[in-house]
Amino acid sequence: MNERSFIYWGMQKENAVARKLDEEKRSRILTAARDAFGAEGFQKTTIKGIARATGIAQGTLYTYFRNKEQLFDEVVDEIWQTFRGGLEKISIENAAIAEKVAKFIDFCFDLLIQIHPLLRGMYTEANRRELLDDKLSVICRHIEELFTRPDGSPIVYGERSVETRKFNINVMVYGILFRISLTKPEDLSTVINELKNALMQALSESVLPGIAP
Amino acid sequence: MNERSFIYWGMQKENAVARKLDEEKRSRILTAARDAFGAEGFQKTTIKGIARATGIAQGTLYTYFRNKEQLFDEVVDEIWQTFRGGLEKISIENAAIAEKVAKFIDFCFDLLIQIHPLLRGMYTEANRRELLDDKLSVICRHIEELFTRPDGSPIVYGERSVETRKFNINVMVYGILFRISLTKPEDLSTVINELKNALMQALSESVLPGIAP
Amino acid sequence: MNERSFIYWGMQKENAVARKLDEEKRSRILTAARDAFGAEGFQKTTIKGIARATGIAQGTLYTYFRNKEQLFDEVVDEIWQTFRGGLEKISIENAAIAEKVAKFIDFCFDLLIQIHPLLRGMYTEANRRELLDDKLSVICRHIEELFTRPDGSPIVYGERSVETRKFNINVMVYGILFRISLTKPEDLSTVINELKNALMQALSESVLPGIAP
Amino acid sequence: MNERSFIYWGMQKENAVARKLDEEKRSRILTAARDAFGAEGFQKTTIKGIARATGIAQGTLYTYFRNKEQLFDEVVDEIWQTFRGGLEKISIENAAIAEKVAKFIDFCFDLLIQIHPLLRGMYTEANRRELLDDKLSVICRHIEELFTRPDGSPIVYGERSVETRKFNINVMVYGILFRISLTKPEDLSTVINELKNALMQALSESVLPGIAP
DNA sequence: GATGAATGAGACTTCATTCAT
DNA sequence: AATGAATGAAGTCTCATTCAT
Repeated sequence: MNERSFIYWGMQKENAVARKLDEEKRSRILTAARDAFGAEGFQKTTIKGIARATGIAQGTLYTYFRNKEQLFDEVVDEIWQTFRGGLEKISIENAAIAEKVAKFIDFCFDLLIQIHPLLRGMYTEANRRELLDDKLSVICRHIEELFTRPDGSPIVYGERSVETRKFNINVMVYGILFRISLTKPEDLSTVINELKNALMQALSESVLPGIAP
Repeated sequence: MNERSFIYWGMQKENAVARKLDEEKRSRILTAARDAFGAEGFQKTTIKGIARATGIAQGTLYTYFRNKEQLFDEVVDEIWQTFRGGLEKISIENAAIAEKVAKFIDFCFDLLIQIHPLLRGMYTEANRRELLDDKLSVICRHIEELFTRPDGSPIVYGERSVETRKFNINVMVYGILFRISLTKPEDLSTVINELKNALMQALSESVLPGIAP
Repeated sequence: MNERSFIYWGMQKENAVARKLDEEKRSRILTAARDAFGAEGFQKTTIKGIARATGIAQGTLYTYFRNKEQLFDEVVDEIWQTFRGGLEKISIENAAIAEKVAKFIDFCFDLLIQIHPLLRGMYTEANRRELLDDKLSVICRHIEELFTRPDGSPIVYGERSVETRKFNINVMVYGILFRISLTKPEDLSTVINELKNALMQALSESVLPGIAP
Repeated sequence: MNERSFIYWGMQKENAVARKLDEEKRSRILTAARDAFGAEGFQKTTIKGIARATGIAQGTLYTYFRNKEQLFDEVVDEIWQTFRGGLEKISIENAAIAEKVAKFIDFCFDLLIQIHPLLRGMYTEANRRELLDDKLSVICRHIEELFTRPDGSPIVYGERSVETRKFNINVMVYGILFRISLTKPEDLSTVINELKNALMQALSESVLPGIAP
């Protein structure tokens, strides 16, 4: 008795025999959607195109997602969950600030490679733009926390004002993302590496001397 | 005399100013297009909408622009010319670096208020994205020049490496633009002011002490 | 023993009552279909909706009915059989004309409450419209018979011509049905009562003085 | 100078030169729509079908009508206006009741020949059903007025109660319409004639002896 | 040159029916 | 026999572009 038959057996109580909603298919749709939305934006992306890329019928898409909008939102949400999860894990670690920041940067840039096309997709529609802005604010706040002691004092030395510190973080996050989202696919890994190195270097030259490798 | 000839005759009276009328109409279209593309992005903007906003017939639009894409490109180009013009003027001025930077920032933020919606429009389409990236690179290079002496040495003190300096400028430009392009119209002037102040403060706290008012 | 054989084995226990279960399921589908077709008409009614209302899977529906059209026809037929049965019973009763007519009216209006929504469903489709017309003709003929002696002479006094009598019955039947089929669900019982009372009164004022309560 | 050129000339003030919305085309669409809605009901009727029947492109239909619903409503409205107009004219005539009723009947049956298919169309959708019911109520009230003196007393003798009189009119109107709406096109003129004669006869046998020819 | 009605391709979505399980 | 996911044809509507006037 293999795993599949076990699944069917486990379901028999409620559902005698039938084909089940295929989690793998759902996932395939999400991936295709992520690519498509990223490549063309929300408007230009067609359901037909996603369906073709996934290898399923157009109609089937609507078994898994209510409509194009929901599909988009799910794509965004999936990524966001991933991000939040990783962030959480790093945050609660008990390590030196330099190490945590380094890990955080690693994690973010790795994720960026996966999601980068979607940034564009989120950008296209007014209502989704707000969504994106919200998420980015959350990220910025997380980073601020990373650099702040429980008592509110900044962890890293540096005589800059709170406003300037916030501004720097903000501009950094938005700037890197924008830069990446504008990058052509073929240049992506180069640009991401350059940015990452430059960021590390910049940090080590100013607030976090210990971070450079 | 049939009705056609009557019409033609009626136009001959205005022939003298025809060229001028045309330019004015072209300009009106460009303005309406800039607003529309900015407000809704390239896809969602309709030719019909632009025509209505301009008070010109749909068909007439095609007398002045080959198609929707070209109209968009012209809109971008017009803004770019304005920007380049202003930049040039500031560059060749013979003034202290702090003053020039302050002027430059003023000029840019003023322009941003006008063009900000268009950033989104440029972002939407893959081919226009590259356009945007190109322009932004040019801007960054200009700023770098602003901070560099003819002999290549940096004007402002600061022990940071060249790479870090470039990176900082890059991130600053992209970050501010992205931040603004994500801002809702009703928050725009507030956000722009905040960003501008924060930028001045940050500069005065690091490389350009004299810039703060 | 694979999963299929398990299932088959599981069903053998119920084999004895299988036929009965089937009939009951069929009947449940018919009821749900009657409601649905009535509420929304043939086109707007969906197989999925009927299935959901019945608690039976969509696919199963096709075990009992060839397709949507046949399902509709069966619904109509079921009602028609009920109607014919009741009519028959009243016809062969040996009672005064006034009493029989009163009973007939009671029976019809009671039935109308159940089936009224379906009238619309029958109306929607060209091919079913003829069906409806046929049935209504039959009803009219039955009523004519109710008022006619075996020798062909009219039971109730009244000097009207045969044509006028037929016309009156026709118009009465079609008129009442149309009126009811146009009534909103929430007004239904009120309207049905009003119509019934008015009909009784009208009859008692003209051809059947004895019928009024 | 023919009529067309006059029209163009008359328009020149506002609209230089251009194709105008074609009233004749609009009318053709309405006619095709009336037939289609009547033949198949609202749901089954397709925009594509109407377009094809009219010989124009599908998209053009949307230049003249906002959507399918509005097209339907306009069809109904056009007929209703015709009806109201004719009714009004007969109402204000100063003639004997028998003559007016005869005229009214002539007018209605003539109109029915034109509109009969639409009755079905109105019937299909819940929201349009109410529309239909409303209009029919109005018609009934008009007929009641036709048979009533300004002081409220009934014009025609007949000892029936007010309720019965109202009921009779109601049933008559609804009944005749329903009967006709169920009639196949090929039988239409026969059935309409039969109904008209039967109605005249019935009236002459009861309340309006003078009406029969 | 100007106009805007006409066009038709194509987008999203629904749904009766099929069929693997 | 039962299930419900899968299918794809078809429906409504939008919109960039054309072209008769």
